[in-house]
Amino acid sequence: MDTKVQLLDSAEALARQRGFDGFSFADLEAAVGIRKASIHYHFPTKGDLSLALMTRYTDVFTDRLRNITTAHPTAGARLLACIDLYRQAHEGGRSLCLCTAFSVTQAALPQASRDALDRFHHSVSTWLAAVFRLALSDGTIRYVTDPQAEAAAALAQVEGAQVMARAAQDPSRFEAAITTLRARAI
Amino acid sequence: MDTKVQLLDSAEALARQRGFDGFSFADLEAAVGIRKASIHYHFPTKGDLSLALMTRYTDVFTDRLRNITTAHPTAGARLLACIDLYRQAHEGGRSLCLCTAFSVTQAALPQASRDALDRFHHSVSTWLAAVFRLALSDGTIRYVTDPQAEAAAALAQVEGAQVMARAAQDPSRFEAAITTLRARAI
DNA sequence: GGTTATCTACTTACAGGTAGGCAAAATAGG
DNA sequence: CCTATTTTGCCTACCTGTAAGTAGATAACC
Repeated sequence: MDTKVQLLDSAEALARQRGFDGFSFADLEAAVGIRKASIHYHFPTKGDLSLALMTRYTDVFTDRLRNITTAHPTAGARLLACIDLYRQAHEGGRSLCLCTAFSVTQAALPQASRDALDRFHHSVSTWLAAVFRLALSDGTIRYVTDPQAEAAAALAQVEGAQVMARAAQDPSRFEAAITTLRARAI
Repeated sequence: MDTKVQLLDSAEALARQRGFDGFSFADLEAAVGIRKASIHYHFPTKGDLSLALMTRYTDVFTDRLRNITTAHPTAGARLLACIDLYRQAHEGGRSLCLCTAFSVTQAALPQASRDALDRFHHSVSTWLAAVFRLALSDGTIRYVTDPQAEAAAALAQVEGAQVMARAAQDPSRFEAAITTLRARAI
C-alpha cells in the first residue's frame, strides 16, 4: 500500500522531470528501495504504471479545479488561480505538468493511457472554456470573444511556457511567457 | 555527402515525430539504407548528430524569418506568416518543430546542443519581439503593450499548440489553439 | 597508394520483463 | 485458541531485446 504510493510518487516526479521514458525501473529501485523486479508486483508493466499515474493525476487535478471554482467567484480570479496551479506544477523550472510530459512522449504509451491523457486535456479545456464564458458576462478578463478558442489558447500557452522554461532551465521564462495572459485578468 | 544529407533529413523527420531519443541508429539504417555502424563515420556520436541537426535547422529557420521580413511590410502579416511556418512544421499533426522536440528531450542532449537550442529560441524570440514592436507603431496587431512579453507568449502558444495537437493526434487542435493569436492580426 | 565510405562482426550497457522461491502476515477450520 | 493454509510483498537470478559505439577489413576512387 505505502510502497505503491511511494512508487507512484517517485515515478510521477521522474516522469515530470525527464519524461515517461526518461526513467527506468532501476531508477525507481533506487528511489523507493525495493528491487526492480518487485515493482512488477505492483505494476505488471510500465504501461500499467503510466495509466495509474495518469488516473491519479487526473483525479487530483480535477479536484483542484473544483476547489478554485468554489473559492473564486470571478472569471479573472479563476484564471489566475489556474495559472498558479501550472506554476506550482512547474516547480521552479524543474518539472512539467504530468500531462505535458505525457503529451510529449505519447508514442511510448499504451492506448489506455493516451485515452486518459485525452480525457484530462478535455476536462481542463472544458473547465477553462467555462471560465472564459463567465468572463463574457462578468467582464473580469479582457478581450474575450470566443471562450472555446480562448481555453485552447490558454492551455497551449501555459504548457508551452513550461516546456520552454525547462528547456532553458530558467523558471523566469515561464513567467515571461504567461505575463500577457495574466495581465488580461482584471 | 549526399548520404550525410539523407541521414540529417531522416534523423530530423524522426526526431520531430518521436523526439530525439524516440529513434535509433537502426531506424536510420532502415531509412537511409546503410549499415548503422557506417552512420558513425558521418556522426561519431548521437550527440554530434543532434548538434548537426540543430545547427542546420537554425540556419534554415533564420533564413525563413528573414524572408518573411522582406516579403511582408506590416507586423500583422509577419505574425501570420510566422504562425504559418509553425503550421507547416507541424505537418498535419504528425511532427513538431525541431526545437520543440528538442526542448522536450533536453536532458538527453549534450551541452553544445542545448546551447544551440537556446540560441535558436533566443533568435526567434528576438525576431517576434521586433514584429510586436512594429505593431505598436503600425497598429496591425491588436492589444499589444509589451513586445517582449508578447513574443514569449506567442512562442509558448505556438509550441504548446503543436505538443497538444500531436498528443491528441488531431491537427485541428493546433488550429483551435492559435485562433486567438491569429485573430489579433489586422 | 592513400583517402573515402562502406561493410561484417562484435562489445558493453541497460532496458523491461519472467521464474521461482521465501518469510511474514492474514485467515481459515477444528 | 491454536494449528494449517493462503496471500502478500518482496527477493535473487536470469532472459531477451535493443541501444550506442568499436574494430578491423574491403572496395572504389582520385
